[in-house]
Amino acid sequence: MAARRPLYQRIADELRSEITAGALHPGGKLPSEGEIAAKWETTRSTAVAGLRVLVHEGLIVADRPRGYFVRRWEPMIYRPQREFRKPEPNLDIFRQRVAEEGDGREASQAIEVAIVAPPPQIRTRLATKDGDLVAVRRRTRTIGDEAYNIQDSYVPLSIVQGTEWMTPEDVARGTNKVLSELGYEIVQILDEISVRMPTPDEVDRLGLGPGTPVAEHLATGHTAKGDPVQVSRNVLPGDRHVIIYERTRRAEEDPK
Amino acid sequence: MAARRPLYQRIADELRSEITAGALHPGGKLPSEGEIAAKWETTRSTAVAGLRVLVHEGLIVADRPRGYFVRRWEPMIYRPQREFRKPEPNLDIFRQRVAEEGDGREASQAIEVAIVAPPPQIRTRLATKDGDLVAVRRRTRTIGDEAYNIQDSYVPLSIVQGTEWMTPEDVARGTNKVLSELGYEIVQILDEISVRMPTPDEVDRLGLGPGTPVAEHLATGHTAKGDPVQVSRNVLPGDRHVIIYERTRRAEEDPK
DNA sequence: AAGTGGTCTAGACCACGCA
DNA sequence: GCGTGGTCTAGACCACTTA
Repeated sequence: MAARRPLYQRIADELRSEITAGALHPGGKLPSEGEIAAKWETTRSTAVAGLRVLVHEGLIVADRPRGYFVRRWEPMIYRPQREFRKPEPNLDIFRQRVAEEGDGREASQAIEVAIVAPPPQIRTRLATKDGDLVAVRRRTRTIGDEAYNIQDSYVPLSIVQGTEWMTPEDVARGTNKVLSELGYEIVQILDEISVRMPTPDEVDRLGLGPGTPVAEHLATGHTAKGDPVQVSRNVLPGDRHVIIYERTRRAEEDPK
Repeated sequence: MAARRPLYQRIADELRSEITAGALHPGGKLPSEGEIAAKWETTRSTAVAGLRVLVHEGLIVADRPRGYFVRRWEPMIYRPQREFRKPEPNLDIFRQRVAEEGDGREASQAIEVAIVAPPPQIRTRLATKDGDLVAVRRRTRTIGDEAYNIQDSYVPLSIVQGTEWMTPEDVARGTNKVLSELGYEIVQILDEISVRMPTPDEVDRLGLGPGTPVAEHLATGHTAKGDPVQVSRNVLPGDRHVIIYERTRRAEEDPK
């Protein structure tokens, strides 16, 4: 029976249904821990346990010492395929905010360039030899005063050493153009998107609260010959991004 | 100082670094709550708090009453673009397991068909009129005895009422073929991928543990004229999927 | 039977932002 | 200064699985 369900979960259930039913709106304030404890005739610890469930579901945030509030999710559009740039009728469903452009608040990025031994994830994809070093261009993108995402691009050091690619500033014509000029034009890209909880380091750099998962987008760029040139590792907080692709259907296997 | 860091977080930090450094391997057993409490000269409650941090980071699982164990993540390939089906050299980096095919264990799916009022998310994308009903084909895909993902496809009732699309069984030639025969061939698809924590219902249906985020993939299919025909809502647990796209680069705006 | 994690109580002291 | 959430203690009883 439902009576067997632990008290803290029943507390979470009730608050959750108030949120999903719309009785509590995004931004709205929840009762305090003390009030909840009193209402359910239990201790604060148990009330805290119930609230913690919702925090980890990403439904509420604790804004100390003001209280708990229903969380807002306001994702912006993130498009790996930037060929399609003009507004698309299909996208009317979104507020047309684009993660790389912002929405009036000033967008900026901090750039940092380093030479490192590639992490295994990168090494495999660049197919570099054991011991080979790679150059990495680390960008943290910010809109207003909020960090939006992280993009770290890795290229074998042998390709870009001493070139403009390694300038820790904006490169007006784009870094891919630079690679192109160096004889490594990227013509095909493999995107891999996985979903996980952030590392403590990412929580720090992006200012993430609990209950905020991230997408990790690895884009591996290849030349016409099929050689990997660059791997970009993008970390996208779930509360701030929707990833968009458009594609045409050909000879697709259908769901049955 | 680090001494200002709460005890339970320092406990989590130490265990986490043992895991990420590889001293504790996937599948490995952690000390029990009691042992941790003793080692740090605190109570079990505080040890539990530390362990809970790692559980919600997706790093460990509690397997009662055996203990806590380092979690395994074994994602399979999920490809919205199924045109590219043959093995690709670029994908050598993965074990070649495909989410729709399984890896030797028997794959199956439970199908259920219903007529419902569309949820707002769906209604907007199908552009149906207020009050219009839609048909939904709900699939839960299973490999071995583990649920893998959920795919719910929505189509305006006016299009598929009384047709084979509504059969709650596999349709050998594919449901998109059926739509095609009805005069609604899907030629363009908009994919939207967002990342969030699962709802309690999804936790149930997919057997998810805490610390497991999901990707929600909405695929909206359009006819040549640009009218939306079908919306598929796929829910993909992060510990069991990597989403793959391949694309060619044309006139792309470059990162700077 | 023993040991594990799951839940719960009844307190306590603290840091912080706001009125 | 007050109320908030953040942390912590020192216990308790329970259900479950394995030996």
